[in-house]
Amino acid sequence: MVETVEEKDHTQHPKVQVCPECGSPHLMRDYDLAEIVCTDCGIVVASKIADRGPEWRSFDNEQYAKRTRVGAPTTYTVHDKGLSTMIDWHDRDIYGKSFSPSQKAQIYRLRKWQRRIRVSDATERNLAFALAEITKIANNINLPGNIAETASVTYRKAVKERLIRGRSIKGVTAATIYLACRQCGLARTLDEIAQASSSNKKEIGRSYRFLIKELGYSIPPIRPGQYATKFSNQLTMQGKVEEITHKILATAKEMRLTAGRGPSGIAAAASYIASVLTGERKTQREIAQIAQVTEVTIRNRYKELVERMYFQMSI
DNA sequence: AAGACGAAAGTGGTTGA
DNA sequence: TCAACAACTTTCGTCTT
Repeated sequence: MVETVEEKDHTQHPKVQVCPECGSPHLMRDYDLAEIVCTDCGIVVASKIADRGPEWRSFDNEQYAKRTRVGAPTTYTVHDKGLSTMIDWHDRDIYGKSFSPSQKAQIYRLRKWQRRIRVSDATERNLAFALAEITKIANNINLPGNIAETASVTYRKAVKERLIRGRSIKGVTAATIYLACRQCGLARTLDEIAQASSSNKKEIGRSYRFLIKELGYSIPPIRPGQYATKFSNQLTMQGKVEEITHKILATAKEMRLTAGRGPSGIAAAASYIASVLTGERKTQREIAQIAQVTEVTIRNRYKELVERMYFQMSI
């Protein structure tokens, strides 16, 4: 008997936790003791944690297929978190034998009721519709899966607090998506969300502000750097340009040139400067189009930045 | 000729009484 | 509810490369 040591996959945990005592990110999960321990200061961050991995081991694909007995992971984007039972449409038992007519009739009735129970009351129907909508919008503009998850969680909260009444479901779903983007530091404008959904900007904005107020969220304004990354990607500029852009932005922030100015305008100006400095020149118009600001704004920011940062420009 | 510059008037949203 | 306000946009004529 050969003992095989299996590595537990700790990368499955998406949240990066830090030690509440010393702030160190070096946390170790000890599944034998069911504890999370900080390797820097030794404090036990959490105890009695649940190991979400399987308790069995497999040595090849066939064994894995045999031993595994769960489906997809639970998700917040489906109204019942993907946990409901489905009765399949084959009129056969587990051995593949066909049912008798009376059994068939019974299964048909069961199936019917299963469907009805699954999306039972008005709240559930609301959720089912809204979460489908969230997924749709997120897919429309290629947002990562965690945005849809975050938005879904927010929507569930909103339903629980009875905040949806009197508001359109579509508007609120779009607002939760926008909120999720802001929470995750993804630079997406209301315009982009509005285009991907079927509600207008005004409505989404109203719902967004309402949600923030009622759910007690505090969302920091988007930093210019977040825009800069997006612009660089859309302009297909080299990494070097983006790097310089961020340097410019960092200096600008230190010199308090960013206060009171629209972050997208500043990011656009910084991108422009960086493109000029590296020789990979883009026109103001190109950047203005992508940044959704006018050339004039880019010029104004650009002027301010260059005037004040004249001495730092020897990059 | 394309792009950059800048003045002046216009626009939409926030703030505070 | 409304006016004041700052940031930003639109427009357009002029300058630069």
